[in-house]
Amino acid sequence: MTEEAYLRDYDPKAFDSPLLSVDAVLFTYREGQLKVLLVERSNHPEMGKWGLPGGFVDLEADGTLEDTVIRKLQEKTGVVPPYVEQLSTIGNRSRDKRGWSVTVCYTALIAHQECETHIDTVSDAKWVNLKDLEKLDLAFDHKSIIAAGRERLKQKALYSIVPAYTLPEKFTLSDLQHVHEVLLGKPLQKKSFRRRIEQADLIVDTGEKSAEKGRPAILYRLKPEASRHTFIRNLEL
Amino acid sequence: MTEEAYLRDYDPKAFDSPLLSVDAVLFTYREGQLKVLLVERSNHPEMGKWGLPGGFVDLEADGTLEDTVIRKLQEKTGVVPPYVEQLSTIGNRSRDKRGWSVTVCYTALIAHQECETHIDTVSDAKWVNLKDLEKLDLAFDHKSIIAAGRERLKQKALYSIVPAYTLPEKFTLSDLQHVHEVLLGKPLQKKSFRRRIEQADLIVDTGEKSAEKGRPAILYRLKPEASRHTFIRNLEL
DNA sequence: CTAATAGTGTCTATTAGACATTATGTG
DNA sequence: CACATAATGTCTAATAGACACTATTAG
Repeated sequence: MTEEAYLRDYDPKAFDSPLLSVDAVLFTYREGQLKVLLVERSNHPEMGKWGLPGGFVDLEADGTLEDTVIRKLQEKTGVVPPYVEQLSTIGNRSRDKRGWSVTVCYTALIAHQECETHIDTVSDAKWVNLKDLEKLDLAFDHKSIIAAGRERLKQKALYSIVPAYTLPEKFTLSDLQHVHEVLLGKPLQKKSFRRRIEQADLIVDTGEKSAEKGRPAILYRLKPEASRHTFIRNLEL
Repeated sequence: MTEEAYLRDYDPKAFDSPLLSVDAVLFTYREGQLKVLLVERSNHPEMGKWGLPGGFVDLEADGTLEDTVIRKLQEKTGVVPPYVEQLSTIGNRSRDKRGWSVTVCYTALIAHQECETHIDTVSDAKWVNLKDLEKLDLAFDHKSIIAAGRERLKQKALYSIVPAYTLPEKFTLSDLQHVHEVLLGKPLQKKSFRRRIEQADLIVDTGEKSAEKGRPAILYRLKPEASRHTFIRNLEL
């Protein structure tokens, strides 16, 4: 048989295959707390429970898996997050009552203010502090996916500046240090933290200053290539 | 409708979904060269081309995605590799002529000698030097998946001892350093390399020695937890 | 002035890189 | 002995951590 004949007669439903979905762990930072976006499930299974934003690939609308996750996040937040990264893919027989199921999971980061207004208008999406997650009963294995996303972000805090994407476009070094400290669960030396970022040349002075209590702080902006930089030496745990 | 009723009537083929497969980039090291396992495709599409070992989830036989990839690797090599790690999941409309397709990719490492005999008996699987890959025309996007796996392994060489799994169970520090040097494409300082491994306490002296030309070298074995260790400081690029 | 927070100066202990030296095998 | 490779000793420049200090705003 030629390949042409094979493709002409190919039936994608001839073989049983796992259910395939996409899920996103969207983090943000506000007032000293890391938060994750949860949505209320409006359909079976696990209807009424809260879980991660996500869904199925739309074979017409989506060109890639990343298109799918971005489309889903935009539906819930109104905006496209500035940082999206694949986390891991989980597939097994037991995670979904419908049967063998695979989910391609992503971690995404966004500034709280970016999607504040949109989320405030809907009742089926909300930010939940990571600290408050333990009490909740989430759909499927979403709690462990969030834990994996949080662990990945913690690792990123050790060797990159990626956690900065949880902050507004213009941010202070103090805020950035606080995000890292929350992720790592320990205080960092101000001088060391600033030295490594300055040496890596990852941010630019916007010329503006924050207007808080005490001495105003310089507002910086990430350089476009900042997310790809990895420090030679990690912060210590 | 209750969840029970929903699940009873659930039809997994009601909606169009992408084709889902699993692929593995299996690396080994022999005589100064990194090699990757390729298999010849015996079915359409891309029949006759060489590509990565992989295939479809068997909903009956496989409990998890990792079961699938290990089953496929065992079919081709006769053994289960000591190191298997998820690489990334690639899904888009164009990578497979059959339509929207998703592949969950893994990186795996094994000692060349472990599967030498089995591979020598089959004609549809072979080791290919990474250096010789450029000339070949592989199936689907497998060449770029191999490049991603190689890049991941290079990163691991910078901050972990994971490349040791390309070596036999008992190996010398010189051999390990050579693997790292090939991955990084630059020579390393012997003293520095040994110091960091000794300090991290990742290997044990087997008491045996290698029998090559020159002074015999101590044969070491990896500690079980060695794959999880990350050095605080990376090797420099 | 004080309080509060931002930002800098500087000492020191640690350590990776460099490379010289010693050790242990074979013929 | 020479030769080859393994393994170690040791100097030095670089630097992260620690923390004291100075700077800049508000009131």
